[in-house]
Amino acid sequence: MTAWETLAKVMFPDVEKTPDDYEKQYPPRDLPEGARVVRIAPSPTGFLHLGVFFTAMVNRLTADVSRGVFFFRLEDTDKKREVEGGAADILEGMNTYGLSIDEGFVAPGEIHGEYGPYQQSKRAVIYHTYAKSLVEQGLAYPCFCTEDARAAARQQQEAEKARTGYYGPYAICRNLTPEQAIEKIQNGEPYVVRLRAPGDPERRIKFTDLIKGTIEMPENDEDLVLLKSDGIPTYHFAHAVDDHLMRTTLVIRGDEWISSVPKHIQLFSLLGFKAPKFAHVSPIMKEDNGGKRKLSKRHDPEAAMHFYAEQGYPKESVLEYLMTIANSDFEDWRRTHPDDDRSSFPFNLKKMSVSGALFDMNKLNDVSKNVISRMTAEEVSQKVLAWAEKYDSAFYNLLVKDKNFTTGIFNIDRENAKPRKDLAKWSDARDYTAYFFEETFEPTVELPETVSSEDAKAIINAYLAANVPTEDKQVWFEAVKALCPALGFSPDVKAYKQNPDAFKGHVGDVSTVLRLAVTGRRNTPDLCAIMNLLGSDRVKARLTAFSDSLTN
RNA sequence: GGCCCGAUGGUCAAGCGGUUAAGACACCGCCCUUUCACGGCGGUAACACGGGUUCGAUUCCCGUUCGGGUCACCA
Repeated sequence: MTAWETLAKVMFPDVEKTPDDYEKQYPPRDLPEGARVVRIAPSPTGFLHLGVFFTAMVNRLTADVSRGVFFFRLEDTDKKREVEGGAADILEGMNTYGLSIDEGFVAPGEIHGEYGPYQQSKRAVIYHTYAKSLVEQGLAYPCFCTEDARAAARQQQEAEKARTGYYGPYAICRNLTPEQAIEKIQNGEPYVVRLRAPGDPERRIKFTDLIKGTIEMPENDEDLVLLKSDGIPTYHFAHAVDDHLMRTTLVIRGDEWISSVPKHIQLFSLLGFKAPKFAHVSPIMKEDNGGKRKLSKRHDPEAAMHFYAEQGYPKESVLEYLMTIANSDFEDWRRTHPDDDRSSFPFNLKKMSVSGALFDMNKLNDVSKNVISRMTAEEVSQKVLAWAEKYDSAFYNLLVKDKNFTTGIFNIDRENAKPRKDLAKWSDARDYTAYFFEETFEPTVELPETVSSEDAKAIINAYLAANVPTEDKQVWFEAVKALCPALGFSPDVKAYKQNPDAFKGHVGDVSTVLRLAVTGRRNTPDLCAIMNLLGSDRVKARLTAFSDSLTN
């Protein structure tokens, strides 16, 4: 037994298996040619972040176009930052947005697959087995430097204008003999396990990123920490072991990882693993007075997937918008395939942007208006109701009193060939529907400048007297026109424009007075339909009230 | 500061040695129109800068500037 093997035994007395055992336990997957095995591996440190969701979506898409596998692994190795219920929130978010997961955690508390455990906190023995093997080969060693010592060393490096890190002459514990190390361990000194990095920073490593292209970086010579003093692995080590054993073929992750790739490739190689391919996704940015920065979990509400649900953006809208960020030609494709399922879009990693896109709320709204405009009144009504029930109970109580009435509101101008697009999110419906309910109707007494109070009263009286039916828009409007001559208004706008002096105004002014009286607004969808929905009693009451208020 | 990556209108972006430099969002105008919306038509607005290479650079190379990422016992 070599000295290193002895040291390994002292460090990992409980490890019984060998890497070979795990190789056999998790054999290569039997997948068709070209199928990619991808994964999302979030840490449960809070609510589901837009960036994580976006990356997950890109993974899903990549698995789909290659007919591969997309799995979910929980990276719960940082107990300090872990948030209660974080994992469930992430999974629930994925589920509600219809992002299906093939393997690993597929829903809160639901785990499938043969390559588990899919939770790093349950894989300690596996990591230790590989760490032990590294120590046996002299490729890893225990490091007894304290955090204070490390901080002091870093300060000194900074003062010397040297590169910071644990490497070369700064890697003190690297020179400990196995015997010295054993002695310290037996004295109860705490330690971490570090990689004996063989890299030469003068040499360069080249790799191809599926999104960013060919990248060249110095080799890694930093003796990075593999196992923390509590025996839990760092991201780097867990990533190499897990993605190898889970047979990941393509790692798609945020591009904050790109500078660690030399470390990762080195680790894969030292462990005797074939490195996966990499694709680094650019972050979604936000404008911050003049500058750009990553969407921040702490400062930007729109960074949380919850935000979109609270605002009432349909899931479809968020998904469609994210697709345009992923592959910008998605918009063109959507225009030519308005009814196709998103999954038939030819997604390609190569079409992804190399630099981060600014989140564009205008664009989201536009996308969402289009999404909603394609829905039926039934659908809109049901979704607004569901949203209000959760986020606005006062509004919900109004809507739920008469669901047919509510659906009727959203049906106005919706069955046209050119449906309205005034709703971008369900919370917009609050204002959009306000004048349909007595509780939220806000009367106005402001007339257009061109119409006098007397004329307005005359218009309302004439309309009331005529008892105009509201079932048919054409009939209704003809009847309103017929009122015009006696009131001194032109029934025809063109005739009025040709000879404005001959009239007090035109039919548009007449309908504006009626619109104001009935809705309190100058801009509304089809007035006839509104009146029809409101019913003649309420219309009469509002007209009369409006007329009365004009006397004062 | 070291190491990486990037730079086309306000935003997202096509482009890949020769183009009137697409398109979408936003904005503005006109048309349609009982208002609004929808729709149609049109408009404002861009290749960061300096050197090369080339007959010719937005496109290729170098530098500068600017922006972003990263340099933990966090992921």
